Amino acid sequence: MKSIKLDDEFDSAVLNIALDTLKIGKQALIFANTKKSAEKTAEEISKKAKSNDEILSAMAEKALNALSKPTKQCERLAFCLKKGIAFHHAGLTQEQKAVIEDNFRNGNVKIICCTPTLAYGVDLPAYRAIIKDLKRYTAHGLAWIPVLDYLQMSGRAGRPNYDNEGQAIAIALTNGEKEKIEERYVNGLPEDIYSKLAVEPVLRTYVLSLIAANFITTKKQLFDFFDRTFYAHQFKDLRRLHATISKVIDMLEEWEFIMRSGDDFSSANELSDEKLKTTLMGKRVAELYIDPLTAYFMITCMRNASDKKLDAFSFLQMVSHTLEIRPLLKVGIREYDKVQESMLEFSDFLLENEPSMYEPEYEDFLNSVKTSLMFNHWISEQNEEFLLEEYNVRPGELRVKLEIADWLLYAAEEIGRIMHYQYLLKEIVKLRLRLKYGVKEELLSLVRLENIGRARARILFRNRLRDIKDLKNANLTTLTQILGEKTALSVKRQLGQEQSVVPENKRKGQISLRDWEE
DNA sequence: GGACGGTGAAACTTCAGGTTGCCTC
DNA sequence: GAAGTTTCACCGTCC
Repeated sequence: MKSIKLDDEFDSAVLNIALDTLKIGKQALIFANTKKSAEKTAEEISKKAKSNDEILSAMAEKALNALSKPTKQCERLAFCLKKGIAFHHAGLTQEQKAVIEDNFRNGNVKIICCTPTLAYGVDLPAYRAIIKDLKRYTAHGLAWIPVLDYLQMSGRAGRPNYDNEGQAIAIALTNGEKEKIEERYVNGLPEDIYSKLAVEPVLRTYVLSLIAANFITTKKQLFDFFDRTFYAHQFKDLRRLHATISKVIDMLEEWEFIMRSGDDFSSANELSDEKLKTTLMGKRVAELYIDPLTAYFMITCMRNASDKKLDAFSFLQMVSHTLEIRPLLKVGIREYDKVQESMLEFSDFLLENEPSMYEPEYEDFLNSVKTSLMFNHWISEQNEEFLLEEYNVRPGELRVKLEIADWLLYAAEEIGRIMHYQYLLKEIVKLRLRLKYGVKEELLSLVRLENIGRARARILFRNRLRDIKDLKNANLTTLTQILGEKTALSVKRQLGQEQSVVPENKRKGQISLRDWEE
C-alpha cells in the first residue's frame, strides 16, 4: 500500500480523491452500493468539477434525449456529463450506457460513479478504482461484500496499455474499519465458488432438456450424468442429489411434460431402466427454455381462463408471477392499501387462484400485482417519467422487464397453441405488441409503420387519422403538418403511395398541432 | 388569536445486477 | 446500517 497526498478540501474522502484524479488528469471508477448513491456521488463531483466544453455538451445532449421525453434521471445524467462525470447503473437505457462507456474509453468522461455493474462484463479499466462502500444490504441486514466482488472492482484499476500502475482505493470510515478492510480484503483470500446446479429451478430445466434432446432416456443415465458434474464433485452427497432428481422427475411427470414407458411393474425398483420420454408439450417447454414450473403455472392459468373475464391485465399478472421476471416490484408499506384496492378492482380478471391474505405467498402475490400494474400503465401510454415517479422503475429496468415479459408471453402463445386455445392466442399476440410499443389497443395499426412510435401514433390518432385507411386517404400536406416532411414521406412510401414530386414546403402560417386538434 | 411558513429533529423507508431463452406479429 | 425522505412539532411572523 502506498500513500497519496491529497488536498483535503472537502470532508468527503471520495470527493477529494475524485477531484485529485481530475487534477492529475487521470480517470477513475467509483463503486457505490446503490443506484441512488452512485447518482448522488456523481452529482456532487460534478458540482465541484470545472471542465465544460462542446464535446461534453454534445454528449450530454445525446444522453438527455435518449427517450422521447427526458426523465429526471436523464436530466441529472446530462448535468453530470457536461462536466465529464457520469453515473452508470442498470436503470439507464442502452444508448445512455453506450454513450458513457464509449466516452470513458476515449477519455472525454473522466469519472464514472457506478453500481457493481461495471465490475463485471463491461471492460472499462481506469487509473483509479475507488470502492466507496464495502458493505451492502442483504437479507440479513448490511453485510461485507464477498472478497470476489472486491477483487472484481479493484481489478479495474490500471489500464494495460496506458498506465504503468493503477490504484485501487477502498474507503474506510474509521480506523477500526481500515484494519478490518486490510485484513479481510487486501490480505484475504477469495471465497470458494459453489455450484448452483442443485437449485431446483435449474435442475428442473436441465433434466427436462436432457430428456427432450434424447440425450438421456433412463433415470439411471440421468443419475450417472449428474454424478459427473461439478456439483457432485463438490458436495459428494450423491444420495441427496439423487433424491432431488427423483423429485424433479416426479414433478415433471405430474405436470405431463414427461412420461415413463413400460413402468407398470418396475415401481419397486428405484433404479429401474424405465424409459423417460417427453410429451409434445414437454418437448416444446424444453425448447422454449423456460422453467417447467412456469410452464405448468401458465398452463393452469390458461385452463382457468375459460370461465374468467379476460383483459390485458390477466396475462400481465400471469407473467408477473413467474420466477423468470424476478425481482418483482416491492409493495411498500405506504402503498399496501392502494395495491390491494387495485387488485380487488382487477380480481375478476385474475387467471390464478389468489392466495388468502394470511398465507405467506400473499406478499409475493401482491408484488406481482404491483408489477403488472406497472406494465398496465405502460400499455396505457404512461411515459417513463411517470413510471419512475409512481413505481421507482427506471427506463433501463423497464426495458429489461418488457423483454422478459415478451419472451414469457411468446412461450404462453406457444403453449396455448398446443392446447388449442385459439381464442387466447389472439389476445396474447395483441398484448405483446402493446407491450413492445407501450400503446393502447387503438394505436396498434398505426404503430406498425416504421418511424411511427407511441408518440407519433397518438398524435395521428388525435388528428383523426386512426388507421391505415385514414392515412391512405390523407394528403401529404396534412401528414407533413403533423409528422414533419421526412416522416410523412416515409409513411406514404410504406403505404405504397410513393410521392414522386416533393411538395412545396412553404405554406405560410403553418398550423401548429394544437390548432389542428380543435 | 389564528393562519401560515420555515426549520430542524425524529421517525420511517429503502437498499446491485443479469444470461439465455423465442419470433418478427 | 446508513442515506434519503417524510412527518411533525415548534417557533416566529403577519394579518
